[in-house]
Amino acid sequence: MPTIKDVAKLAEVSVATVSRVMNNNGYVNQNTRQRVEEAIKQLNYRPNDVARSLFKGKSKMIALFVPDIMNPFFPQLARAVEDTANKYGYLFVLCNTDNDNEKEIAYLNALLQKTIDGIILVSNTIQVDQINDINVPIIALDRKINSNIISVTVNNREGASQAVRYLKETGCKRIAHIAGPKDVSSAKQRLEGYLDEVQSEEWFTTDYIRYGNYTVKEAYQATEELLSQHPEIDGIFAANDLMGVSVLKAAKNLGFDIPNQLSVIGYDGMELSDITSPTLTTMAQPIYDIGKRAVEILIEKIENSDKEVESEQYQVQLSVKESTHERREVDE
Amino acid sequence: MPTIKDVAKLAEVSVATVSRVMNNNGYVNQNTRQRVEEAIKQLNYRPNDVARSLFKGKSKMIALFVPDIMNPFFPQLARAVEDTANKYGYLFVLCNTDNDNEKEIAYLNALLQKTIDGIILVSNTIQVDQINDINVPIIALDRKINSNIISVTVNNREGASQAVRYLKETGCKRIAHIAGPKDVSSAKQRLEGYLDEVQSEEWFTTDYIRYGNYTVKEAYQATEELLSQHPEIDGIFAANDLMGVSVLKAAKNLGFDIPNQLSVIGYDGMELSDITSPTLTTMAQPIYDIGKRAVEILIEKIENSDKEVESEQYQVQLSVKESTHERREVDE
DNA sequence: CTGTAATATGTAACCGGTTACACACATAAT
DNA sequence: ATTATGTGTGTAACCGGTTACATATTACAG
Repeated sequence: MPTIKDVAKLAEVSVATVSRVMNNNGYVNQNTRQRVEEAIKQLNYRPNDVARSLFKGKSKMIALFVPDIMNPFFPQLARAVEDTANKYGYLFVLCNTDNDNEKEIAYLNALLQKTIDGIILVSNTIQVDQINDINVPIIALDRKINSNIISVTVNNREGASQAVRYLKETGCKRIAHIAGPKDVSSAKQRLEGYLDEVQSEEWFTTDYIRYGNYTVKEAYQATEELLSQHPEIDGIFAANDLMGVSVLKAAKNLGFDIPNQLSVIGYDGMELSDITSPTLTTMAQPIYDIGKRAVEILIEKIENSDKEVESEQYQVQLSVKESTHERREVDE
Repeated sequence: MPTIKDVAKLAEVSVATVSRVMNNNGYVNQNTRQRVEEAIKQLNYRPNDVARSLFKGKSKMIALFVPDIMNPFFPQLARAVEDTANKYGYLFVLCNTDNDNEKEIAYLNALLQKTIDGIILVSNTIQVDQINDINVPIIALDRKINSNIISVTVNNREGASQAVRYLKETGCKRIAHIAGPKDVSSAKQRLEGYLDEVQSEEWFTTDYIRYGNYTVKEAYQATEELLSQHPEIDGIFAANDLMGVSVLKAAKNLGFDIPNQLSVIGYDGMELSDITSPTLTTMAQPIYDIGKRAVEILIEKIENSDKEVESEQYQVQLSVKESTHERREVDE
């Protein structure tokens, strides 16, 4: 690998001049510039980013913490972050934390040693005091951490309410909820949104709430139990698509006819919801958009640290597919 | 952030001694070592990896190139690579290439400027001469690039043959294939494996081969056309699970009874194959294992560049689920 | 008691860039 | 003619580590 010295020698100038040419910085004579550019081309020279980083104290790298990229919600988010980071000249580092605080801290330290420029966190396990004293910009994505940490999220509560309202509109009279983990804010908010719509209904009972913990397996079991004990249920709102798919499957295996006898709606708007049969009606989150936006805000903070940026919240959108429909025939 | 100088000052030694303590390198008096360690602790000092990298010419980072992390095959692979990289003290960089050679080259250059220590490529678009002169260890994963580049793959051809043999064993008499892209080696090999088993059958016609290009949508269409034109087909081997799921869906929509009338087998062994109904029988690849192994080999090459390492090939394993079964009643 | 090896530590060069500063020269303003 | 300003370039310090080399002291063998 040629260094800046090699270029300087070939172009018969000092390294400072080469640096000026590369960075379009300070005065350089037109002839000199040409000589340097030719030398750069001739040697196929590329500046060493490590040396640059050392001097600047910036690495042009940002990291994304996610619980587990194998959860199909995160690839899209990761993709958005990577694309956007690249667009601004940043390298993207993916960190799977498994919701394990120790792993988070280990990553945090490793990244700080590499002078990472900024971090995007999808976390419900990080402690506020663990990131408060860090002088690297941090943004919470998908899940809020606390009010001091800027976040980009979607309005889960409202989205959940919308989902339940839609089920009502299509004629559902007994709507249950397969909830996510109790310690994940998005899951809590979706549960709240559900409750907002059903709590005052005379048919409502807390027994209509079952925990699937955002997993395929647990949601399947939860649904089996729910529907065996409550065959009167005619609508289920699953807190994410992964569980929605399980609901579909469990219900079908119990002989329920979807959507004629039972409507199912998920949450997230993942591709997954298109490959089942029937396809799964869902509340689509602007996943790519929030990932992209988080990076934009983060980079704004990185490159313009005095500028005050603010948290943003996005809306979900109803995406009607085959697992729900207008059910005129059930009119009581 | 404290530097090595701050530690040296506090411990009343030179920076060289601090460095020796940190790296367990050279002679250090027991008392001195203690003083230094206390100073490190007191200042919560962490060495700057950038400075280290600059001197050593190594970054302790490895990259993984994949076409698109949103394709559900890759998260597991990425996870394996990340876990294993971490285990050996390397940071993991994920690069989505979209099978776009320009993106690959752009990433390659960016990474070389960051003195990346090694690269794992899942690619069918990279040109051999584009990586031949690079003096950074490179390993091909999942797809071979050429015989000079060490690779970790699975035996796709044999796995495909096994899949077709299994369909035969369960009684299928007319077996079709939904193939992957013509320019992807794994897809080509799976097609070959299919042909190995059916080419000499008197019922075989090339019209039983349709291209789904590893995508949900195209596989759906291909299956619809195939089954409409050839209702006699009683077994379909899809070149990956993503397409297998589409086959399932298209066949069901056409009124085929699976598995009684039509058996379907996929390839990959993704979680996806468990959430459909019926669940999808598949040839499970040791995805995590090959990802892990690729990193191990790569790191061996990085840390011990003279050692000769060799390509490795793994076997797939039949994972029987609900989309196939012994069909005694169809005995002719 | 002397020579050699092991222990202990500091100084400074080095990795490959960036940039403050000095200096030279040309041009424009007074 | 003198001074201020703009242009062009090189020298060297700096970023924060690592390590070759020099030097000093101690331990031990002959």
